[in-house]
Amino acid sequence: MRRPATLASLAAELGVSRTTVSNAYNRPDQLSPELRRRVLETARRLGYPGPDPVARSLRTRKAGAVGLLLTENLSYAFRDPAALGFLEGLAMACEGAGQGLHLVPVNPEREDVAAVHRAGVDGFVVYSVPDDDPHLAAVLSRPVPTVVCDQPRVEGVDRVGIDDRAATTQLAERLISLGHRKVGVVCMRLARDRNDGFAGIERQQSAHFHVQRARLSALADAFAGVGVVWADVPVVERFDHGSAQGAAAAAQLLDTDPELTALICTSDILALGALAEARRRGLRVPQDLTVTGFDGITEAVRAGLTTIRQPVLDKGKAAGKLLLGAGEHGRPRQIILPTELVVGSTSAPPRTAEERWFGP
Amino acid sequence: MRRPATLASLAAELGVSRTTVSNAYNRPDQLSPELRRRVLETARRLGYPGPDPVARSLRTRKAGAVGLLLTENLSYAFRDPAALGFLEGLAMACEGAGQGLHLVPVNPEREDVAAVHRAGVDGFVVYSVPDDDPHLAAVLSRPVPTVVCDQPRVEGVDRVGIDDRAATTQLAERLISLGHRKVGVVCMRLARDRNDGFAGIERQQSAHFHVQRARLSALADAFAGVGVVWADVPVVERFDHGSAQGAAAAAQLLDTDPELTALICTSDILALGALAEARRRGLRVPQDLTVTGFDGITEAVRAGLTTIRQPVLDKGKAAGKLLLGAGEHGRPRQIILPTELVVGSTSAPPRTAEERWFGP
DNA sequence: AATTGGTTCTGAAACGTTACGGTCAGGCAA
DNA sequence: TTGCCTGACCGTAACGTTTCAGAACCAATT
Repeated sequence: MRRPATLASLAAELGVSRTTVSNAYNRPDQLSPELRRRVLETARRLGYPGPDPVARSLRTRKAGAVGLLLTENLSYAFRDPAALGFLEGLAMACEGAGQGLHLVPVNPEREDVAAVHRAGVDGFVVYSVPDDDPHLAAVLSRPVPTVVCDQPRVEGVDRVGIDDRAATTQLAERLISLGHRKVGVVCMRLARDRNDGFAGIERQQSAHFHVQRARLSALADAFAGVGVVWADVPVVERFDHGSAQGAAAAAQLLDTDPELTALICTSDILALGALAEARRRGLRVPQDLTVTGFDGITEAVRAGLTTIRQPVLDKGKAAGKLLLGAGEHGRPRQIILPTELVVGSTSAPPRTAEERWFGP
Repeated sequence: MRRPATLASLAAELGVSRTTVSNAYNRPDQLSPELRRRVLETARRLGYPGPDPVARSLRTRKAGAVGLLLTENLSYAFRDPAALGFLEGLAMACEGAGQGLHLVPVNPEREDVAAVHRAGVDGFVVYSVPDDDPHLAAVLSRPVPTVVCDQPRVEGVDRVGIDDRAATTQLAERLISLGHRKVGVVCMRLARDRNDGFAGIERQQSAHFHVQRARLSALADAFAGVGVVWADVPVVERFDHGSAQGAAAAAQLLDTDPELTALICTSDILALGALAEARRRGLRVPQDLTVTGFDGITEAVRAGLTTIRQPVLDKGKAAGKLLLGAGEHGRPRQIILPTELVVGSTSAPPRTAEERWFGP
């Protein structure tokens, strides 16, 4: 008896059918308590650990798990509060449904899609991935339901997100009404290739991260509406996402154009870095410089940042619910969650030219 | 052709053996480029999504994923920076090895162990689970390697952790040398049953969370060494882990015994709450009250907390490495990572009685 | 002509389970 | 007695893949 015990060997030992042993574990009402007791006892004696989960999955066509794809370096997901909130919400939804959450390993460097094909899951959630990512393509090629959150834009796939354009427009209008006309933008990566520096209009418009694209284009339209030539507005991109990057990007903007009165950042993390850089330069916020963010993470709100709050936890929950409640529901569904402008203490009217020279 | 295509149907369509189709995907060098091209093309035409991951797992006896068990409410893992650091480290290790990370869904209320049996994984990491948890028992009953981190104490199982006793002793000696003799303790949950309040010696010693047990007993021994009767030292326990709980526990201690000169908390999160409570009461830290933590999370270190720093990220990495590099290595291995006493600005000698009455 | 060596492909045997459609004995009412 | 129902169990057929030992073929060497 070297080989590990299986359901079949257990059945043989007991002189019953495999079905009966299976029932002992899965449908106790299908056999007499006495026999069930004997089965379980013999199992213990033979060291049978219970039905093999993989074999069960093969037969039932259910893996009991949801795959999560995020192409970013994993550190990103665990360090960015917004991503973390999403992850938590998704995890809660899975937990509530008794489903596991399978984090798909992705090596951002190599385009190795094998892990996507190897994942034994009943569906995928895709978050923060560029439209043209090969991993995304691999997910879509798998015959399981998929829900996309925020980032990848995919025709005909269930989706949860926010209205980035409307939210950004609201923020832009706020700044415009305050009187800002000379603004600079700090944004996250726009495509899969690294570009730490200025991003021209061309690049902005062809961004493969459509959330960034939507926010930039909303800004462009809003400011164009008051006569600002968007092509002249400096937009700085950072590939990695952290406050250090935000600070560096802010420095780059302020070095290039000291006349800027507002720095619009497409995430709170970047904005917090920009705030730090302003402080380092002795610029008072908001008197000398207005800074805004996006996301509404706790740390930023606590710091008084003017930003857009989005319900990250709910996004995760909604994604989970959409995926797990995926019956036959005709056309793809879409859930757009509400956002809210949070006016903090980092935005104010720009100083006039006089004030710039002679103090407040 | 209603049924979805399988490897077999594809082989039949092509008039080749299943082996050949399998090789087309897994061992391209085993067949001519021309045939491979034909296989892949036909696959595309028939909508064959590539080898089924579950069937493959059944055959190869490899799931390509590591299970992570934490019995706590999932929010805990995503909100506690220490747990998060561990999670990140583990995720990095998995990612590096191309393994998925399967978060096992656990309903802390119901003792439903089924999810553990259903998880298709090659091994388990168990973190922050009481010794007597049924989920832990379920994991151990599965015939896969297991690594335990910190929390559960299990004979004969690979383990990574820190020397809680030594670290706590170091901290205690620091407080003792500063002159503290009237101390109170705030600790995390000691067992599976909820007890938000004082924990007597009995309960301390029989704690099912051995990390807490070790820290408490180290404190007891150290203070006993200078004549403090540990039975008289108030120890307050909190089931949930958050700074609000830390604050409430601190309040409970200070209400009961205003003479206390130091609050020793077994986690930074609790300590941050204790600091907030002290502030609320107008107690100056460290002049009026010394507060210490444990973990060395960024937020606490930034706040100047005196604490023990432990390498949470490395713990996760080590757990992953141990599990994934699990060959035949005789007896169970153990990795004990180093800790470091971080002396911050929240600890100082206690005020003398005179100072208490007449000010510094 | 026989041998060797290499490539390319095949057939059959697992891998361990659950779903489905039964059988069979016993009880119960008509 | 007959017919019907119910509880308890069984046999077979998947589920879709990989693995392993070889067969068939061809070219190059002895």
